[in-house]
Amino acid sequence: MPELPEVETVRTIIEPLVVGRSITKVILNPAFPGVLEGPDGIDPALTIPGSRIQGVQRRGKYLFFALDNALWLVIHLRMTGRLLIAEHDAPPVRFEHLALPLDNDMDIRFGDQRKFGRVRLTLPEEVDALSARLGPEPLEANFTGEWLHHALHRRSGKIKSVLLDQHMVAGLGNIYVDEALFRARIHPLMIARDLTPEDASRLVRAIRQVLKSAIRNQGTTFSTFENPYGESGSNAGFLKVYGKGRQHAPCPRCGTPLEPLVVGGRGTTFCPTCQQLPEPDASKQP
DNA sequence: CAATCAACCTGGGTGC
DNA sequence: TGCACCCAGGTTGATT
Repeated sequence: MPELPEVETVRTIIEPLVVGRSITKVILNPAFPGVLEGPDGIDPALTIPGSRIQGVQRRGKYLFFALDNALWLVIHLRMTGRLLIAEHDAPPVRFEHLALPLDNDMDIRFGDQRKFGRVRLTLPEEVDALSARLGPEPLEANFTGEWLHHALHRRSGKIKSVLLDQHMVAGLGNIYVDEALFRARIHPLMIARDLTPEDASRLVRAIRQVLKSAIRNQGTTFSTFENPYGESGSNAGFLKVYGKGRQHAPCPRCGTPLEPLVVGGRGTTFCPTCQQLPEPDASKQP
């Protein structure tokens, strides 16, 4: 479940190891066909070799490798994808789909136990279109309480579902939405447009704090996340509510047993004391 | 346009 | 101990 902090952890580690290096080969594992995609008429396996990596950027949960042939390698880890660095002669990583040997002694390896992850050679205009479809970066300055309050104005869905929508905000997934709503004391079922400006402002601060601290801890390893060296992140031990609803663990703030809930088909945990739905406003009834 | 939901996958957990 | 079943969730696409 790599979300923004996990993808940023991968980016931070991998960028200095690959920038300036050329990709010499594309090695596909025939057991996992279809992981590598490209634009119509361009075979990525033929086009990638010889290209030099100029930089590695992150947008939401996507990684963008800028190549010197003006194309981009766009990688999404989805649920269980892993991007690892290994020496040329190191054995394949678990569920290895793709190896990209560099012009030193290292390879970039992509593995994914569940075949959801994707590596796509992408035209610049496709990258622009993809980025334009995503909401703002929650750690950048334009993501403010005022902006969020306005953006939620036309949304009649549940706040948790709206925050998971990458068109609204880029990079949040199930873990950090639950954590941020808990921190901001907002019920996951609250209707998005009913959030007050103060709610939106608290929520923005909570999202930022939750993401920043997860990045500091190199991400959350709940089941499969590993950084490019194959190491787990340490943020799982700092989660306040995610995954704790089913066993009714005590709320770390007030001690009330946490409650599990399904919202938009996603497992959800909240504190029934700290995160309450607002009273229905009688003045708005006909 | 927005909301909802099935589909894609498979390791790991649960219950019998 | 074995086995059938169910669950986890990021994104896409169909449907309402």
